[in-house]
Amino acid sequence: MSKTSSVIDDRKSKAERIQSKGGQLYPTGYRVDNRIIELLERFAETDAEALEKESNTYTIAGRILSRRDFGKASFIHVKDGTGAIQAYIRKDKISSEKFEMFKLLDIGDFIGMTGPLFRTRTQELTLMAEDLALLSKSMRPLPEKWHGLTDVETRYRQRYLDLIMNDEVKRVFVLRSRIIQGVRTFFVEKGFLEVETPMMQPIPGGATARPFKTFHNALGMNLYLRVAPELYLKRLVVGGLERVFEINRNFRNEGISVKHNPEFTMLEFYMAYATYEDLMALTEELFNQLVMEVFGQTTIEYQGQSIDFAPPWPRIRLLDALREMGGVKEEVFESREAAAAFARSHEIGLEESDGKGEILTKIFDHMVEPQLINPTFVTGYPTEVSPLSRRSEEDPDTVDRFELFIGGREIANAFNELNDPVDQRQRFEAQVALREAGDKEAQFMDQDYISALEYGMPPTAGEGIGIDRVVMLLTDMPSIRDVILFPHMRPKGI
RNA sequence: GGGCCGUUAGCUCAGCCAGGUAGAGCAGCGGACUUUUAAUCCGUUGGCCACAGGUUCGAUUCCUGUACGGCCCA
Repeated sequence: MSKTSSVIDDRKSKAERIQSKGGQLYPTGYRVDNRIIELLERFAETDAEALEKESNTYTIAGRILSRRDFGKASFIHVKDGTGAIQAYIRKDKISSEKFEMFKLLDIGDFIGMTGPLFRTRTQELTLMAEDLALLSKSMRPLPEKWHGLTDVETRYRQRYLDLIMNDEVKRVFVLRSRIIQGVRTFFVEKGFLEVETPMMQPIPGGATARPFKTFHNALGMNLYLRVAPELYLKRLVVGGLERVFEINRNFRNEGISVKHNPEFTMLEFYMAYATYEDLMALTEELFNQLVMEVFGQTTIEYQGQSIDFAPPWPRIRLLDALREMGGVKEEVFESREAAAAFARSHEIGLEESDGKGEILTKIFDHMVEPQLINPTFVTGYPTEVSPLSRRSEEDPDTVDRFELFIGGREIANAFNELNDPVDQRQRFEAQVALREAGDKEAQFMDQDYISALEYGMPPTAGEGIGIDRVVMLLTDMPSIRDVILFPHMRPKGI
């Protein structure tokens, strides 16, 4: 922003002129009797003649969005939190003092107005101002009315401008709020208790991810921003809270992309005595309820692709998906080396510490995940990549787990919780070994958590759902930054 | 981390490919106009062309680097 913008200077001088006439730029409160949407709806069907017979006056407040001046009259559009309405200011309908003040107002100013409603020649419902007050002066020009604000960088950095100028943006965030409310209601009605667990953790656990680190001065200790609430929620299950859920932020110290923001909102829930198969049914029910509520039908459109949420959703085992959808030949499964060679031939990045299961999962992410448009449960994950999941009864090298994919993206992850403290300790030890081998995402040993398990945790299934990605799907937004009000950006002087 | 693209007036964009130190629309300012709605008409202000170097007589334009952003890949 330049140091001397003449537009800002113009506004300053107008503000001074208003003050010199005794006007206040930032008065306190205002009694708003009518919200704009209410007037638009109430009088939608009322014709010009009927409005004329009506003697009521209405009081609205909002921001001036546009103005069309004549010598002794002016049309403006005023927008409040609910909608926009036209107002007509005529010199002969208002005190000359107020009319002079009005001439000093700018697009962007907040005003309050009182007067009767009428219809213009083009039948637009319009408020005839009989009284008018400046409620707050705007000192900076808003973006242009016709093209609006399109520069994505400015939209994210100055989200308030985006919200003023782009009604679609507001729709997205209203919908986001409704979706989260819908999720909350769904779980409360199923007897789940909403809880809040630490965001700052001495040992960051519950997910394979790099944490942010911070320091507590008074305690003189390192703390980590959580990468998942999982281990705390399961402690609550140990404590007898058999159905719990939390909707809150997780923090992962990783790259930023259309699918990743360093802080993102996660739903996690745990259900004692349930299995991951029960959670599949619950997940189908949850999504159908959300989609029906938002769209009134089970089919939605996402970025030009049609997605059908009608249950039941297909289930496929990871290796079968690799065979059938990824075109992976049988010999690739036979050894770590074969899997690694296949991965490298497809330019899939591997770490030294990656085992066969990890490599196969990466091949899946690369070759199969983008194909899973309709909701699909993938099961049969390797134990190696699932350090908190219970082993499968049939095959101890895999776990009772599913991931849910929709629109070519991972949306949810669920499994039967590992409640055997001996097995859990061994899994943590394997993670620690990976960490020592250089895997910065590997998990830490959490002795306190093992102690909790040693007291006994009922058989339990748990699931995490990435709320931002769900909102992306249901609002048809291509980037996670479009569903987070203030996405993370590198600082830049404004 | 790598590749490609972008950054010009408050906003939306031209100009750059053959180098001669900037244009439009909207917004603003002044004037006309009491039913307009991208109001209209007349006049007009506004730019360290992201930043720093290089090449050149001369750089918004060509080259290099940096910053920020977007898309793709890791």
